[in-house]
Amino acid sequence: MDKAAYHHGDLKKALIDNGLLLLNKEGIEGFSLRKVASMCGVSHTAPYKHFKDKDELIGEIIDEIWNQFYVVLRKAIELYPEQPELQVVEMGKEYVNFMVENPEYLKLLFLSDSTSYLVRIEEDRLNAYKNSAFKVFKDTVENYFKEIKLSKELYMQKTLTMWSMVHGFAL
Amino acid sequence: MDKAAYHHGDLKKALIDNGLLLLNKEGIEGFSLRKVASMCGVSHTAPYKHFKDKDELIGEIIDEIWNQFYVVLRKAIELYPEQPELQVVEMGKEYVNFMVENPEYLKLLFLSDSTSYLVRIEEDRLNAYKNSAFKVFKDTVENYFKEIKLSKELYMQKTLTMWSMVHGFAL
DNA sequence: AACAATATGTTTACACTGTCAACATTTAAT
DNA sequence: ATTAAATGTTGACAGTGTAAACATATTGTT
Repeated sequence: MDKAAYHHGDLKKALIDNGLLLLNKEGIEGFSLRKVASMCGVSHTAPYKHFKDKDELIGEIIDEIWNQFYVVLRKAIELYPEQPELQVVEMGKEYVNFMVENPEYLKLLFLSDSTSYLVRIEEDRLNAYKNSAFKVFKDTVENYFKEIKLSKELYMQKTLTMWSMVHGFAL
Repeated sequence: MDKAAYHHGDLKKALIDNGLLLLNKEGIEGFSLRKVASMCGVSHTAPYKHFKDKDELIGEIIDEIWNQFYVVLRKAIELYPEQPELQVVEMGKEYVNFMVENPEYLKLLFLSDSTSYLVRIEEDRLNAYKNSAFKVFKDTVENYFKEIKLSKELYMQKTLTMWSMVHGFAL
């Protein structure tokens, strides 16, 4: 197979990378397929050989953002191994930080459900990302609760509460 | 003055009303000045006599939504006069309800800061709306805390926490 | 009542957008 | 080497926001 290196090199990847740049620079309001194509030095319809439509490209760009978000959360945890309390604090900080530094991302990530105009990312894939990010959060918080000996049946409830709280603050 | 009843009747109001309808029916992705103008039975540039651009119209539509949101919160409070605890619960329910029933609204209200592409509502006016909605929330929660004899210096902190939490849940 | 100023609405035009169809060319498969 | 598939280009179309020039209705002033 080896999808890379045809005419362009790897246009699909180039479109995602430049799309991310454009999204960062102009926000979604300034985002256009034609601009991204131009940034890649190809004609304005070239993207259609790699993406069904504009939404599909944006969907894959959002995948990329989810990955970066996940990495940030993991990094916070690995910074304080075996110290659940510090992990929780650090993760909250990084979470808010990530959202404050990338306000465009916030909009994309948390408004990208199936009814959103922003994207029609497949539900399964989206949920996988949400879950993996949420899981990092949940595991860490649960771990902390365990350390401070919180009753088990309150784990999930408190975890969800904290997630909502931190997210609310970030917003 | 009496801005009403020129050629059309009151085009400005008609644009806002029909704009709200269109927003509800097609979401912001389907929203266009030309459609709204057509719904009002006027030419596609007529709106420019009442609004500087598309964003300004959307801004005023958002004003309308903020009003409705405010009304919902007040209603919850007036349902249980002198019963702070029930007020808090009811308000939380109505808050989440409002957002769940009007997912389009959620996007519009809480992403409409000055950097958003959705709207460039004047900061002051926007803050006034946010504050009045938040104030209803805050007063009620504080009132509840007072009843349960929570120390005063924790009012603001806990109130903000609850706001974030409820909002996080709604999202 | 007559006229000027202003508010409101229309027509036309332009650049930009997403997307489709037809065509061209490069790479892979046989 | 020939065919099939993958990739890219050109050209077209309808829909968009918005500006300019024009037309008409309403209001204000004398």
